[in-house]
Amino acid sequence: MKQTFSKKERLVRQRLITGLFADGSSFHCSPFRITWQFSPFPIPAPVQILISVPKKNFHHAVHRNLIRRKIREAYRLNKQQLHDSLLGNNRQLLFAVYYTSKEILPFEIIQGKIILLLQRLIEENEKVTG
RNA sequence: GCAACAGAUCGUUCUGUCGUCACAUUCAAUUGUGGAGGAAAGUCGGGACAACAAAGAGCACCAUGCUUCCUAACGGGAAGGGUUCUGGUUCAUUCCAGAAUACAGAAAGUGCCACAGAAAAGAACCGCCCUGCUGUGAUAGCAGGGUAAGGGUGAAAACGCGGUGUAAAAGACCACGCUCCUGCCGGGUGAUCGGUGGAAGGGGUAAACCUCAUGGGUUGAAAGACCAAGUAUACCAGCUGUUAAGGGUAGCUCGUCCAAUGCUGGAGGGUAGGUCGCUAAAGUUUGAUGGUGACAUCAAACGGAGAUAAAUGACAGAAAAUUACAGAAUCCCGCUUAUAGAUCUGUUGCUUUU
RNA sequence: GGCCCCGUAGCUUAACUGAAUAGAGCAUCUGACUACGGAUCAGAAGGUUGAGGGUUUGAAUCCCCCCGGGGUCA
Repeated sequence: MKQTFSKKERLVRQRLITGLFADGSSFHCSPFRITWQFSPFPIPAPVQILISVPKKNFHHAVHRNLIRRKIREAYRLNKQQLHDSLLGNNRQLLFAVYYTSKEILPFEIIQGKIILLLQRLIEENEKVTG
């Protein structure tokens, strides 16, 4: 079981990002808003993820860094099932995680919510397949 | 000893698992080493560095404003002087200590000074005094003049206090004192201090306009250099054409540069990408020397963040312990602001002992 | 990374060339009118002028420094 989070798994290309926010579908999962899309172009990893914490809610860079690191850590530890599901259908996914809460939540809660939303993405994948 | 306040210094460490950025290593997997701060923050000053087919001169504009020094430079810092305030002390702003200080010029000029008050800056409303006229037993009334001694005001009232003087008064004059301009002597590099003489009498406000002195070219790493891909038409050179308007040069004037359009040739903008700029620095620590000090010089040692949607995290354990303010983006020097806890220093209060 | 602007009653704003009770409209409350409500009329309350310091006799206004909000530059 791989728990790495290298640069290949991060959403970096500006063309893909603008395409994602223009055409992707989205849902809300308590402190997060998710925008996702099956990749129209081949990418080097099964999933590419973009994490965003708005400056409007957190003025200090330290707090933004802290939240982003917690989200990234939670995703890194729990991503394997989503990867397996996508590899099974030979499909690639782009998604953006947008933190909407105005408070800094502890790691356990963030991890629970991340697991929930990954389950939902797996369901979406299975639905399209089925 | 405890508590509160203020200032200064330090401002978590180690182990394991998983992961991350850079570099080295390897064909690769891997492995190894290193990886945020005292403020990285605010962007308030000052530089380094870079560009600008010249960035020049005058005015305007902006900033600064006791002196000497430090520094690459500064609106920063050090030492000193003046002024003000506080505390103690003394016959006495006398002396000492601490704190604050945008601290050049108000005798170059202009403006403003609400309410109150006669009057807020070329003061006669009341009062006081003199003269003339009218009138009375007397007080008085009117007209002309002198006068800042007195008048409930106000933040501030025309140098203070005492005397001389006068019809009544007045720095009108005198002694003492204050302030200001200035000559001389002495101390100090100087601000300025002490002494002595001359001339003068002044309301406040320059963080109102202003005057004087000094400084300032403009724009900022989104600066800028290079590489590959690549095409509208900016740009350059030559020729043709126009002849004085116009445009650039931060605002105005001078000065200076450019020159419609067309043709020929060269060649490039936007966009997305890569390399450099990019970290060795006016560097840090220790010691010696010089200096009251900021700091400077010399010697030795150290000198391992460098990303580009952007790296330090998560979990568990241990150290008494759950932990402050807070995250590099070209780099420095300051200033300002935020800071749990620990240590030190000072002030105040309480308690105990002598 | 750089630059610029703005904070006044619950809301929208005056007063920004210093002058003492910071003015107005909407909203709120009380009373009148009405059988009741609305509209209308009369009255009242509501401001540490974002915070702190300074200049001045006097600061919303001038100066310094923080806090908050907004805009702009590829």
